[in-house]
Amino acid sequence: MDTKKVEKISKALADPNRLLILKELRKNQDCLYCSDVYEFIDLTQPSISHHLKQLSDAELLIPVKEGRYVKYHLNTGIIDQYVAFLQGLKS
Amino acid sequence: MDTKKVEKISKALADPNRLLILKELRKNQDCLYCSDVYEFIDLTQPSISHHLKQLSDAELLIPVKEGRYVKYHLNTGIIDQYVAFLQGLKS
DNA sequence: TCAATATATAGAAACATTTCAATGAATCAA
DNA sequence: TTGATTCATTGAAATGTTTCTATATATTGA
Repeated sequence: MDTKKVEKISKALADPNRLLILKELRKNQDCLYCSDVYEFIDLTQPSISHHLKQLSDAELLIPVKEGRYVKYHLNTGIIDQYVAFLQGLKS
Repeated sequence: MDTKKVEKISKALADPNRLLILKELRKNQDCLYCSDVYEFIDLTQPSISHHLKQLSDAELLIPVKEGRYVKYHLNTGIIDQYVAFLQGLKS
């Protein structure tokens, strides 16, 4: 994984609300709907949409359109790649 | 590792110059002097000092004072803890 | 088709981060 | 002790991020 990508993923992980989204995702079999997020994060709809976009742009989440809903899946593969980079920092 | 700590480490990793410092560190047996950094990063001394402080505050680097020099060591332990958190996101 | 619902986008205010020039503090060497 | 060197701190400008309100788009159901 190149440095630009690592930077983007790190940036996506550098926010308490986005970390909360990722943690809640795990409780929901690694997927949830945008509308589920309102229940545990006290932000307006556009703010939550923004955070989900940051996570999706970093490829930590994969959005799947289902009619007028969007289901977000955790991209475990990119976490593995990110972890591999971090392990590689150790000589 | 608690979420606050994960956020801080992520923030420290979310900058191209700081990632470069960590990558160069590996080439130097996981330690380097502040003054070494000028050779591969084109920033002023206070900016480099600032970045090294961000990394140290996140505990990714451990600063060791040696006279008027400061030697920075990679804290591999905290990388392991951070990685463990990331792995834990996968259910 | 029309109204309701789910999500996205635009634009602006508030806040945080990055960078620099200037300066301070600590240490070493003469 | 004095001057040079290494690193840290301060304060300000430039830039980036987060959050909101308002509005747009897309989809469903009546």
